Amino acid sequence: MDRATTMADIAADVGVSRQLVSMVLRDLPGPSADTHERVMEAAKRLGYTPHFGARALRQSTSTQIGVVFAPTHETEQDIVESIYATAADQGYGVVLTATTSSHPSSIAIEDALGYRCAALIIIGADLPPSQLSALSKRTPGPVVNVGAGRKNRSYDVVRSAGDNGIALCVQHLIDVGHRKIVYVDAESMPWGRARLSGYERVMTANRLRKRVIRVSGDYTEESGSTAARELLAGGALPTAIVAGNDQAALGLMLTFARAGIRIPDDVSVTGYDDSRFAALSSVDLTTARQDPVEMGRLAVQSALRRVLDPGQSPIETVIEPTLVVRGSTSPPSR
Amino acid sequence: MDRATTMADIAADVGVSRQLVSMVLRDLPGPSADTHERVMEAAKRLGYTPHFGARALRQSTSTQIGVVFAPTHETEQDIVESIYATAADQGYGVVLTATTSSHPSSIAIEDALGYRCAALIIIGADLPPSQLSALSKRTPGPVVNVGAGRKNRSYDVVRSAGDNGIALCVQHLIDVGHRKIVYVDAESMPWGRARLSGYERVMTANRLRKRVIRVSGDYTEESGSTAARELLAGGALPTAIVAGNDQAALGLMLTFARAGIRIPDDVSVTGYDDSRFAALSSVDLTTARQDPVEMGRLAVQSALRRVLDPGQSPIETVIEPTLVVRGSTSPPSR
DNA sequence: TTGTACGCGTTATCAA
DNA sequence: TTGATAACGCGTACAA
Repeated sequence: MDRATTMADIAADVGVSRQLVSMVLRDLPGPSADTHERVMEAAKRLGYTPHFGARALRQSTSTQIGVVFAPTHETEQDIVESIYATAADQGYGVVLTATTSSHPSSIAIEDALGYRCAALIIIGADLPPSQLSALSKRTPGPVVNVGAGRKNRSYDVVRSAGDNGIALCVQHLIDVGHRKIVYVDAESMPWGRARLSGYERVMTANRLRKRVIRVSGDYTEESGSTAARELLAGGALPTAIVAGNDQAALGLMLTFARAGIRIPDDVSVTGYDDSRFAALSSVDLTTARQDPVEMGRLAVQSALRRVLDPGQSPIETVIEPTLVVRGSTSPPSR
Repeated sequence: MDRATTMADIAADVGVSRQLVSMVLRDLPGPSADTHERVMEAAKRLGYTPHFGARALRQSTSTQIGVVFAPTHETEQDIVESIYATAADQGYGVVLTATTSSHPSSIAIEDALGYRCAALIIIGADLPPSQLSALSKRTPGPVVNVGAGRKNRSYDVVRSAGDNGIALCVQHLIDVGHRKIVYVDAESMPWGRARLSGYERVMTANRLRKRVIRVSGDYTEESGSTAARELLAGGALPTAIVAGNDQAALGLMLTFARAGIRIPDDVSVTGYDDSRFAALSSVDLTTARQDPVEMGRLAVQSALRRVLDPGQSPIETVIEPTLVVRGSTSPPSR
């Protein structure tokens, strides 16, 4: 609650110069072993914490990676977790800024910029490409867009092939015998169009009738529940439902369960993400696996590639999702 | 991707001095209306973002509030959301640091300290009081512990009365006729003991036999599933189960559903938190409501109280949870 | 092996 | 109403 300890405090305590303390703390060659030890001891005893701001100011670049994410999206939590681990491996820290209902991504990004991070990773950005491009001109380091977007000259993109992932789900349902397959579309999500197109592609190729339920909002559990209620009110149910992500699929499943509709006996359901609870023995959701650990790792890797060599052009990294078949899908009973 | 815009850039563009630009941007009296407008226009055009680090350096205090939280805990997301809203109202920003499996809270806190925030809010801190006290001496501003802890001289505490919340759930179950009530204890959570004591208190007062299932780990859905499996393997089921939070309750419910056990017909279940999905029509969980919006608001309020008047002593704010009866509880059928 | 001097972007205190 | 100057904590030349 008083003033934080500075290097000068340590120097005064030990009886050496301030910059010598700096060298010791950064483990540079020079200081004697004895000095080293005394400085480290004093730093610990006095509770020294480096001042990120001062460091960034002096170096005109920090060893922090800024991350903008939406905590309510399950998958983004997992990606963030992986970003932490990967960044730490490379000697980088992470500073988080959240997108919430009262704090839109445009402001969250503005906040992140204030820390002058070495790089900026934006997960699930709902900004148009033009704004992201503009952004990448204002930040001192590279910008990485995780989740959606396409190859471009301003920022890196790391995403899974959403169309292929949904296509895997739809094809799996067709393979086990389904014909009436509904897609629950997340129109406001940046990855929405790609995933929808995967559904359309496979349905068209199989000459099946498409039926899409559009849900607005942030596409978490409640969106799935909304879609389920719409289906329940709409007469005959399809035999299978493809959701755009696991959270919506969970909302669907729970609402159906409540209405006495059994899964997969009465209707099969698939998701996208393979999030933590999809694997829970009790949810057991068939889904397209989009490895969040890998996405986090690739995001950091893309960022640091351009931090270390600013001349490099931005790249697009697409990971292919894989189908994870679990108990929420089975051949149709009707 | 080049250098970020500074006040000096704006000053050069407009043709005035840096410090005048500073005054305009902070809306201080002095600059003429004409200057004001030209500076603001240039700032916008050049994409100026204030450098938090430089600001904190100069002022020895920032207008940011540091928040340490665990993204995997549903409730903490909601508290963070409320912190954002409340902080913004008071003119403060938020900088987030996450606790993850690879990034323990001790390091997360260390990270947060590096930003020299005006205050530090720690949600669900798993640190002993002694360490939190030590921490509050190292940070320039107040420390607020949200979720657990007791009144002390070093840091503020904001929590709900966990014992009373669980007591409400247990009493409700007894009121509708249950006698065999099991508690699923989160022994490693900081709020664990308080909630457990609420169960013990009411069971003892009603001369009922206590049965506690202990679950370690971070007490999310999988903990509930684990407890459910233990119960299923252990012979006769109780007629009601009280979980320490909603996520564990959900895990329980899902695993039971999978095993063909109906809720509430075969067994009643209660949670704690009233998190987003508890209210989902399909989950419909009876739970103790711990208003996360209120907790976030109180956390920011406690913090700013001492930021604005450092002489104030830390306080403890306890909010009483309320019982929310939904469809997961009913009189026992056995 | 250690100390001196400067600058990063910003705010604050003066004087003009 | 505006402009010069110092200082915040730190890193990095360079000199001793």
